[in-house]
Amino acid sequence: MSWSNKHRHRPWGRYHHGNLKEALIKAARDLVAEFGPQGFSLAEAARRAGVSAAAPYRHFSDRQALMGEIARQGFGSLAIRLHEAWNDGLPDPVSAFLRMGNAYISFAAGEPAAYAAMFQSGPRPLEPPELREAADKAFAILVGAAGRLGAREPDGTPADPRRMALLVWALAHGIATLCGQRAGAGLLSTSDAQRLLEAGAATYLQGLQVRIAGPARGAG
Amino acid sequence: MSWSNKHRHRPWGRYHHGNLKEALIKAARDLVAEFGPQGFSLAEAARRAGVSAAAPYRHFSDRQALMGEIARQGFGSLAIRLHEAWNDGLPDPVSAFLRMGNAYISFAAGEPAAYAAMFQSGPRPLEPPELREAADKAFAILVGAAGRLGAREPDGTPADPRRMALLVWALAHGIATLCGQRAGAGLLSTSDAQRLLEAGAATYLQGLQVRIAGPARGAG
DNA sequence: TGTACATCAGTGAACGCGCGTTCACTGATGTAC
DNA sequence: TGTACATCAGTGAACGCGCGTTCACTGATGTAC
Repeated sequence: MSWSNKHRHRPWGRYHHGNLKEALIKAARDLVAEFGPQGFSLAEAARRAGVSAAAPYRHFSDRQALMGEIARQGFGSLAIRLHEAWNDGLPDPVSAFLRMGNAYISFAAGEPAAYAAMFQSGPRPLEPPELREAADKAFAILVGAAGRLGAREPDGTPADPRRMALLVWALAHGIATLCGQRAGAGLLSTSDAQRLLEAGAATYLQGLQVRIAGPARGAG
Repeated sequence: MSWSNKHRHRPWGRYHHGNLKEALIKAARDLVAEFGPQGFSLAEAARRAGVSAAAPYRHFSDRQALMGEIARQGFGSLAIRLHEAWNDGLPDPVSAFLRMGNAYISFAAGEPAAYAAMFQSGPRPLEPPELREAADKAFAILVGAAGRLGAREPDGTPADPRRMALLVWALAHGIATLCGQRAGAGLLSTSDAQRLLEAGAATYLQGLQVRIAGPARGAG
């Protein structure tokens, strides 16, 4: 052991935590997942990280900043998941698009704290520009995908990808929140929610004259 | 004046408030509308009702109970609004159905506190049975309406009204929350949100082989 | 390799705050006689 | 109509609590020489 035993009760047994910022974020995420967005406190997060109540202020200007960071990371990892699910629209844009829906639901269910931080429009929603930017980036992935579906209005003109993306995002968000992003507390299981979203999105696309192949057909 | 001047500083100038329960509910609603669900406190609500901090306990067992009552009333008035908007499916079921969407959005925008209380799945979501009952009642109106649209799956079988209602509710909820139920804070105006929902719902119904008449056609 | 020192990430005690809730109480109301 | 009394809806003081945040501090780290 290269450090004094006197401090063994602290994580890693060191005076300097070494990774406190991430540890605090993780603790805060756990708290929100356990007790909901209002159940989170800086003090308790510090306690869980094995650190004094004042320590967090070395890494975050205040309580808001921590929540903001969780949300920012959340949008980032949501964007990654959507991007991966989209997978360049393979094997075909429609099934890839629907796959993004599944990814969205599983993100909401699997990262309830990040999800809550992202969307609990508290005092100031998406205030820091980086937050807005991260959200826009995730949204842009959806828009790009929507643009490749060949969707058309009843009059034959191409459908607006931004509108499609917004609508599908809203539907996914509605299902995720209505059906409970908190594990177990929801009315529907994660896979039920995924099926519901997939069926709804498929039906929506059918309304935009998009041909749906595979098992999703006829389930909306 | 039939009461002593000594108490004129209190509402109605009476020792007995006379309508404290409703006054507290109103104060709480105002607080939530102003500061969000977490910005509400029993103490402040009492203060606004011009009453001591202990007074609320004559009418509510605890803080939760007040929030629950707001939510219950919220579901009740949402049900009324949906029922009125549906108006027995006149002049035709489809336009009546879309009218319910408008009613939903305007409820969410106009009663942000009730809406937040209804859906902020806090510690215990819809725990008291009366809450659940009120919510189910509102939902049943949607289901009944959905059943009268003549919607069909691609294979020709009738679409499940419960699923349709759930999907449309989720879409409405998603738009309402994503676009910000808090007045002015949202990304979209109330009427923008209404248009978005109307277009989305219409397209969804088109995907279920429902014929859309009127201006809603071709806007999804 | 050893030492001096600047920098940094922690400590722990303290602050003021508002909250939810309880308690014994008291002022007003309305009913019985 | 007048009086006694039960009931009820308030009061206000007090409690313990945990929180966010600040402050002067100190232990560890790493760099310059």
